[in-house]
Amino acid sequence: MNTSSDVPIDTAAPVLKLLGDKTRLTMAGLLMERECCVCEFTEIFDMSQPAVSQHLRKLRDAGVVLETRRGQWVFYALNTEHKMYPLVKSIMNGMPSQKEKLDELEKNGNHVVWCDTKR
Amino acid sequence: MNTSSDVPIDTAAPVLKLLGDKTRLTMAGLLMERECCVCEFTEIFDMSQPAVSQHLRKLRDAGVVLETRRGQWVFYALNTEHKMYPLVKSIMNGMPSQKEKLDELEKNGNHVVWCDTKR
DNA sequence: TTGACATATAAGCATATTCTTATATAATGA
DNA sequence: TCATTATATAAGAATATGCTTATATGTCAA
Repeated sequence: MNTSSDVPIDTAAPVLKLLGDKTRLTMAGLLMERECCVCEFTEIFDMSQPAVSQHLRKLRDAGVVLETRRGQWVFYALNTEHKMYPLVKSIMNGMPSQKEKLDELEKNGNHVVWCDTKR
Repeated sequence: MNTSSDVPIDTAAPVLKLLGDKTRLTMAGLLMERECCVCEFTEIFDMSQPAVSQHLRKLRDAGVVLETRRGQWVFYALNTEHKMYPLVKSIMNGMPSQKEKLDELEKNGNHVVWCDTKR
């Protein structure tokens, strides 16, 4: 049976492929907790900064995440308006929480909080 | 929060990658309806028989599907006992039904039914 | 304006993926 | 046993992927 919330195979497959990479799947898990700064990703993942950037770009190009610049930092968040968000969410709901990784960062004082002092 | 049904990122990512291919995602959709004979897949997909066989092998190697030989035919079914089955099911539940493709085959008399006349 | 920091892009390389064609294996039935 | 049908495996080619290093761009603050 089809329902109005169904999404074509052709649309879903590329999203699944994106999440089929361990790094990007973990990124999605982190973004389920809260939006994250690129610098947090580069802390967490054992790879070069460009590699992190390229993974984020793929997620962004697919519309799965949204990018926001705040000062010299760029934050990424899950795009909850995206047509594939329900799929992403249902997948991530079965995954272990990545909160500990973020707690670890914050414990080490690496949590970027941006305050617009010019406002 | 983690729950006992959570599955590690390392385990889930390869399954998502498998389903991230349009052909294999459609195969999974077909198998959500019923078990299928290899010959049905070769009818449905516009690719060579070896290509179909190779996709099925990947799904089988990952444990996502089970293979059963019946006479000269080989049938594949979703492995409902596999630890990743809940994930697979939750993904497929959001996908459009592939039942029409199977109905089409059966209408054309291409549905293989195996009866063990030697029994 | 300049230096430092954060991030993105470019280019190149190694490996993975997904086809194809050719061939091997397995089961059936004359 | 032999031909036929169903499926799997092997080998090779084209393309995709994911990393690296080098460099460019954007922002801030002195």
